Amino acid sequence: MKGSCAATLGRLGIRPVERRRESTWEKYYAVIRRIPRGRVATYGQVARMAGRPRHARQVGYALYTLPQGSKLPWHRVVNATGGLSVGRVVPGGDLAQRFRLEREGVAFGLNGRIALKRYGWGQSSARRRR
DNA sequence: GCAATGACGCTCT
DNA sequence: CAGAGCGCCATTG
Repeated sequence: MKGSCAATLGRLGIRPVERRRESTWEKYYAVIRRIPRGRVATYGQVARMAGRPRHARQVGYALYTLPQGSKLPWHRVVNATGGLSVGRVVPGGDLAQRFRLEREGVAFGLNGRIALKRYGWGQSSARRRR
């Protein structure tokens, strides 16, 4: 893929202003886009896969500036505790995320957290029950 | 350029 | 296992 980056970002609804830092967050978006359906990844995991360990916060920043019309599966990104931190900036956003994940087959624990050991991206995939 | 903020992670209590 | 504190680093004001 060559200049498809700009086209892809345009498809995602990224504005010119965000294009400037695309080189920085592009990797995060690419990784998130690679997250398989019915699986979740932590911010640190995404940052690590993007080749930027310890940048978990910046991943959250990237999603923070993410437009609503983006087709990015942001709902598959959770924190290390398997909880949802979206509600910090989007009231009820965590609820929507939870609903989306449950619809994909991701189950939540009684404490409202996801069993990353089972649904974590790169974990024992063969262990997941139908 | 400096100071404050933040959709986080790890460690200690 | 749950809660609080400190650290990391890029974006924003």
